[in-house]
Amino acid sequence: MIKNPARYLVTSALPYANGPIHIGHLAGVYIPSDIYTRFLRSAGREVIHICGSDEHGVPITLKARNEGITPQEVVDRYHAINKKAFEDFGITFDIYSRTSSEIHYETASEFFRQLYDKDIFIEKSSNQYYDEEAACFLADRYITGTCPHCGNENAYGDQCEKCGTSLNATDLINPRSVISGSKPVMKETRHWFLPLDKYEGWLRQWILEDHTEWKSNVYGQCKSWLDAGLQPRAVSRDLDWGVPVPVEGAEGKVLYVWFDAPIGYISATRELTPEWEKYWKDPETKMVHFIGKDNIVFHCIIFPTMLRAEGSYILPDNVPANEFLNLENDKISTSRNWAVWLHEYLQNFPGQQDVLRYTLCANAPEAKDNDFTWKDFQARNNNELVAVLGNFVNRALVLTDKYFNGSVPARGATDEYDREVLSQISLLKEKVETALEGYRFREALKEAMNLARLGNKYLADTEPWKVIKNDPERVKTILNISLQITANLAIILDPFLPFSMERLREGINSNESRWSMAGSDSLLPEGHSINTPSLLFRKIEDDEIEREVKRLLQTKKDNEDNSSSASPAKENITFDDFSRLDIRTATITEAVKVPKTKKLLKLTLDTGIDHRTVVSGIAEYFEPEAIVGRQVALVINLAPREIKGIESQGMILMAEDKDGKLVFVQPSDRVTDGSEIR
RNA sequence: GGCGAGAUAGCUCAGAUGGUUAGAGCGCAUGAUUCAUAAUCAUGAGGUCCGGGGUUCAAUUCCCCGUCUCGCUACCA
Repeated sequence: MIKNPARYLVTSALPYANGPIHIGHLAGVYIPSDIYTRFLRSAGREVIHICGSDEHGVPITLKARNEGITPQEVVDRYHAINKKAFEDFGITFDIYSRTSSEIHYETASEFFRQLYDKDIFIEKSSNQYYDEEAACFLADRYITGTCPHCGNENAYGDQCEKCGTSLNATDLINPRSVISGSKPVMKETRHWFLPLDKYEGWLRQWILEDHTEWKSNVYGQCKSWLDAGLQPRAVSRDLDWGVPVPVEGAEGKVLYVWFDAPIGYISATRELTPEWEKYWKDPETKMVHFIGKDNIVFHCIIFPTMLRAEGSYILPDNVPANEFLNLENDKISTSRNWAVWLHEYLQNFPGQQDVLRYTLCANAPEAKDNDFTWKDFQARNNNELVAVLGNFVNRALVLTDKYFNGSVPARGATDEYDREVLSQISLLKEKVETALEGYRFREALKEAMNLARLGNKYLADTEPWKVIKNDPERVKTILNISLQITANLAIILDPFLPFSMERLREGINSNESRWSMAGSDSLLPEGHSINTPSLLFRKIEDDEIEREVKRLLQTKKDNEDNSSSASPAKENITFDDFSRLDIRTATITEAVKVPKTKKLLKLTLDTGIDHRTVVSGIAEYFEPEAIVGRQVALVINLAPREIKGIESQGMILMAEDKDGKLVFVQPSDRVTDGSEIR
């Protein structure tokens, strides 16, 4: 861990430009990184905060294809939306760049070239599907065909969306190119690989020995990867959307998105400043990557290996990855529209960015997945922001307004309690600071709020509204101290609640937000005039929350309706095709779990003809004991297949709903085993 | 199945290197108060620290075995 770095380089995960940003992104990555950088800036440290859109990769090309537009149009759209969303929420990047920019192409090419020239990569050839009409290699996603498992004729080369099986393109029966519809042919293609395995020893030392201070989820995940052993990883693919591989004879190949994306941090820095190298190459720079847990392996293992292989770059000092945020007890999902989108939030709660910032920080998934509920959001706002913070500030200002015409009264003689309270200010400041430096943002926010609690308590204890009647001099001191607390809040809470604290500073007529000034007991001089107070936060009423909850319930309902819409019918077959299938009733006589699997049961069935063994992927839904004796429908003339070393002789018919839940298809009355089903 | 992370008051979470009555915020109850957005302040109730073993004079904290949740991974004819 670097002590007293000369400067900081803070990066926030590049959001993938195929969708808008939601509260999960904000809570996991951008709120913490923004608080961190705002704090560093306020503390006068040299810091830059880098982010941008990650715009390459297959999903974007598919989205473009589906919508009949170009990939560039897709990324232009989301780049604009997300850039604005970040600005609206006060996420202060020094630059929000994008990986489709010219400077990124240049940077990524150079980086690749450096490693290439140093002979870091392994070159390997393999056979892949090639579309002769379109004259290009086909990524797995660009091939459809019949799923060898479920017979779905529109399975993708990487996965069958019907049965959920992950596939290799070569598994597909009757493969077709998505681009031209033609039948692809196998053709040799060459790719470059980053030999991660060669860096294993170095990585073990660097992470497991030198960075034991990393968060347990991060450290554990890295250890898991390292213990499992690393494999060389392809850095190029056959695709036309991305950074071309800058090597002769590599036409039609681009850098794999995982290789190209983190370099986006570097190119964005280059775009920002000609002095980019001092941020990336001076060991006095402290680099910190803010990411979500899905990105740990890239930022802790792969990117550092790239940087190390190149040789002239520094490595991250820490990678404070957060866990995931759930929404109302359910996983956030873009495709299921189960999310609170940033632009929607601002429509419903205009001007209330800080409320969301506060809630998401106070409830950030730092150590484990966490749940966002609207009810909690309302409670945090009403019971904490309004009742504790807004209320204290308002009390201090209103009293000053009322008793001293809005002019900061002189602080006279202080008693022991006054001095105790004043000393608490700098104590709390230090606690906030320590927590922030350790990436403990929830704790930092809590301590910062304790300053407002201190203020409330101070007022309750000193009761200036009573004292004013017979000792106005004493009230001057009390309010002076209350106002010093207020002015300190405007600094200490600024990284967390920038919009509100800006307004608070307007209220107290101050523009002091330097962290070094926090802790001072004399931020506001005697006679300094403050403005007529306005409220910092407003209560959020039940009906506003109900509105949001209703919207989510509607989403849930819509999803159910959608899921009830059945998938389209397959192509017609002849009666002969059908009669080739031999489906019979059969009774399960034995059922045991296949060892070392999660889904597989080994079943023995009485088919009326014989007793046979079938392996079936239903263990997640059925206990072995519970299904013995059950009569089922069985395809008995399916070619046998070995699964986990067991020969499976047939297939039990199951109905599967959209969520993957399985139920048996069985005769409504018991019939003789071996009865034909047709 | 393997690996990683987590399981602590009604809710959301803290609990270095094991040590007297296990903490905080919110919620709840009671009292005080009225400057303040019915806000604040004080006090209190509430916990077999997931279960079971073990090490130890002593375990929420260490070890082993389970259970459940989340992620990665294998498997789903």
